[in-house]
Amino acid sequence: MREVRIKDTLTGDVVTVDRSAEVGIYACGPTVYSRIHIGNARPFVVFSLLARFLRSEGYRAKLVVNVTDINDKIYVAARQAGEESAAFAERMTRAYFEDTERLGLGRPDAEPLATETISQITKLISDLIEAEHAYESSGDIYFRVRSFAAYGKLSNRRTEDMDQGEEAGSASLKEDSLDFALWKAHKPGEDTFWDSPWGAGRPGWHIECSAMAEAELGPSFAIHGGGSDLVFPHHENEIAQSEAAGRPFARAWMHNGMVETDAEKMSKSEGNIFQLSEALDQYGSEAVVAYLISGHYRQPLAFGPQQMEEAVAQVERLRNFFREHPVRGGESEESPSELVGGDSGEGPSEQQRGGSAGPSPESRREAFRDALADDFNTPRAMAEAFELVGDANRQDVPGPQAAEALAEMLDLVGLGSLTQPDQGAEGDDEAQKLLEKRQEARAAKDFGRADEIRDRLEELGWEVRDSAEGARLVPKG
RNA sequence: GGCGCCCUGGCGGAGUGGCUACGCAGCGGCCUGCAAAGCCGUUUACACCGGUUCGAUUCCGGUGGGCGCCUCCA
Repeated sequence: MREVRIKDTLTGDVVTVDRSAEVGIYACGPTVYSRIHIGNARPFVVFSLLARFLRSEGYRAKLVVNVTDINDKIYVAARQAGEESAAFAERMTRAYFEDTERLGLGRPDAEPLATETISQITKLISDLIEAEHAYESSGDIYFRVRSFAAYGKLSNRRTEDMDQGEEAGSASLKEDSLDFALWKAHKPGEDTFWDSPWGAGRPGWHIECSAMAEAELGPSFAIHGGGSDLVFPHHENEIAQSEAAGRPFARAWMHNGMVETDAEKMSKSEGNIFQLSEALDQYGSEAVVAYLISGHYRQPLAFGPQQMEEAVAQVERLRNFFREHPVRGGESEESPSELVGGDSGEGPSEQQRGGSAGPSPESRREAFRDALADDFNTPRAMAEAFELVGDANRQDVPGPQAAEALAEMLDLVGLGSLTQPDQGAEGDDEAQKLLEKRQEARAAKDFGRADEIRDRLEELGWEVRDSAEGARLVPKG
């Protein structure tokens, strides 16, 4: 039952999460005009894990991650794909669900679609018009920015300083160049649109989040999250729309840093993207998650093959630990790791080995949770996890206790699957037989034969690891 | 130009006014029939210049460099 603190972008202060009420978290999800990339996955992972951690500390958390499936770019991309925009958006939304599902973190509690929130959107716009914070102009509806005195408070800008760079010559429908669209009148060629009190059209970019957040979490909620590139104008405009309509909005803001390649933000427009699905194929879900939590969420995170391979190596180190110290988990009740040959039954048992030269596994686990409670410091938390692995590997602490503590830690950050490595390793009868034969050859000091068998096993995809207690098969990475 | 962030060892990446982050990679060693796994050791890390301080990588000021947003963007 820790006090969880986060840094609030709005005030710049570290604030305590209120545990007396439901912790509503709204995180901006993707605009589905293409498959998502690694950078898009960062907020999904960060906020999913934050909600998981809060729950484990006794908070009631509700995580909402929306899908923006109405957008100019969707029309364009659909046209290029030769598809109707609604069908295209649906296809991309499905792909987004599939891609994020593979991360193995479960689903957010709610995943609203903009297209399913139209009535709440038009209601909100009507209220803004009534309050004279918005106006109609040739079928478009605009938000009257200067009518909302607090405009700029999130991104720390003053309306006086804002760039007035409206394209000269274009006859604007706006009263003021700072104003932004809440509703856009239907244009020829746009094949998805809705009826509204102001005629056919579609919502502008920011309004859907104001509407979805309120629909799922009510008018005032604990945390609004998203990428740091959304601070302005997207989140600033969300605040304006909701608060001008008399609805209190998010009480705190969290922004994750960008994933970058060569010190440049990964973005679809830069063309330096690496798709999430590709990363999952190539490196596995655990490595992708491990990578995304390898840096503090607020900082930028370097991306590249080397970083991903490091994540693979980290994850392998954790798996190796659980190969030596199996824990029960999930539905599997049998021992997940089986040794062949060796002096089984002899030698010190897990419980007997291990002194107490280092901090206890329990204190490591507490330090891990402390790090997460301190503005969700995942890298500091993971350092504790690796310290514990080291403690246990050199037998400074009892293995079973370490395994239990480490399993809890990894579960918290979505890496629980590492505690059950090599599922089905015993299912390969041919490999098991070969392994026994090799052990016989080794016992007879026929190392030529033993190595032949090892090569054969390698061809079958198995790596042989010998130890004093026997030999083990591990899937080749 | 405005607002904000950053500059840590070969790489990634935490953190702190004085005590080994952690991971990866390299090198040497231990263990092993060999290997893998694991363990041990290892390459004077905190951009630069001032200031505060008994002491600064950590606080303050300046210089240089990089990034994000100000237009679509997680």
